[in-house]
Amino acid sequence: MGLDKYIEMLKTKGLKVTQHRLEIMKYLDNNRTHPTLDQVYLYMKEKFPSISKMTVYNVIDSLISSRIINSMRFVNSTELHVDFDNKTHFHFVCGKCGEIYDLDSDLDLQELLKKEGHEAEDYNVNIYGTCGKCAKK
Amino acid sequence: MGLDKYIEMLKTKGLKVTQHRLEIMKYLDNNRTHPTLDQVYLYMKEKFPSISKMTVYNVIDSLISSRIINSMRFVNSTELHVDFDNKTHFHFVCGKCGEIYDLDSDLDLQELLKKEGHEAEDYNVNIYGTCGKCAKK
DNA sequence: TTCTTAAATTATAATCATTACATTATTGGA
DNA sequence: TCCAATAATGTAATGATTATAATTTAAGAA
Repeated sequence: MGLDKYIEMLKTKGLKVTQHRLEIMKYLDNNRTHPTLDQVYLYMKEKFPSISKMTVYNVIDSLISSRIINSMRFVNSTELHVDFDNKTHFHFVCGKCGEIYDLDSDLDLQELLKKEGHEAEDYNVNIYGTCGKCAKK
Repeated sequence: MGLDKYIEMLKTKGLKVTQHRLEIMKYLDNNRTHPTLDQVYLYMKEKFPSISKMTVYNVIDSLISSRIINSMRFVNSTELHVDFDNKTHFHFVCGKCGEIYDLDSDLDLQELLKKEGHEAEDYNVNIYGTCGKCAKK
C-alpha cells in the first residue's frame, strides 16, 4: 500500500523498518501541517491503542537525526513541531488562528554563511504575524 | 548612570519604570548573547538576592509584548532565548559549542509575504550547523 | 505630600514537554 | 532458526512555563 517509499528511505539511512516508523512517516507525508509530537501521538494511538508516547518520541528522534524529517520550534510554545518536508524551511505562523503556512523562498544560505566561516546543516525561518485569512476578518 | 535610555523606552511604551525592568534591560543591552530566562534570572539574583523567578518571567514578557526585546527558540531546547537587539533576526547556532551568532542579511520579508497576503510582525531565521571556530578544530 | 488604583512583584502549586533509565520485544543478518 | 543490535515500553524524574492569589509599588490626582 505504497509504503515502499518509506521502507526505502529507512534502509538508505540504515534504520530498521518498523510498523511504527512506517505509520508515522506516512502520516507526516500525508499531513503537512507541522504537527507537534503530541498530535502525532494522538493519531498513532488511534491506530495502535497500546503505543507508548515514548515510541513516538523515539521514532521522531531517529527520523530527525537521519534527516528524513524536519523539526522546528516557534516562540509561542515549547513544543517541537515536525514536518516530512525537508525542503521547505520558511514558515509563517499566524498569531490569530495559529495556522502554520509553508513559504517558498530562494534565500541563499551558503552565500550568507560563507563570509562568516560557518557550515550550515539546517535552518528554519519563522515569521510571525497575521495571515491573509485572518487579516480579512 | 545611563539608564535614561531605558526609562525613555519604557515610558514610550506606557510601561511602569521599575528597578527590575531597568536592570534587565541594561543587562540584555550589554550582553548580546541571547540568554535564556534562567540565565537572566541567575544574573538578577546576584544583584537582587530576593528576586522571584516570576518577576523575570513577567519583566521579559512585558518587554517582548511591547517589542522592546526580541525572543526566539531553537530546536535543541525548549527554553526561550531573549535579545535586546530587535533588528538582527538571523541567528547561527553551533551544534558543537552551542554558541549563538548574529548574522546580517538583507532578506526582503515584505516582498516574500506580499504575494501570500500575510502581514509579518516579527521573524527569526535560525540556522544550525558547525561554527567557524569549531570547524577548525 | 498623601491618597488611590492599576500594575508589578512575590510565593506556591500545578501543568506540560521532555529526558532518564531499566526492562522487554522485535528486526534483520549470520 | 538463532543472535546481537536496535526499538518499544513503562515509570519516574526533571525542567520550563503557567495559573492563581496575596502583597507591594509606581505614578498620577487631590
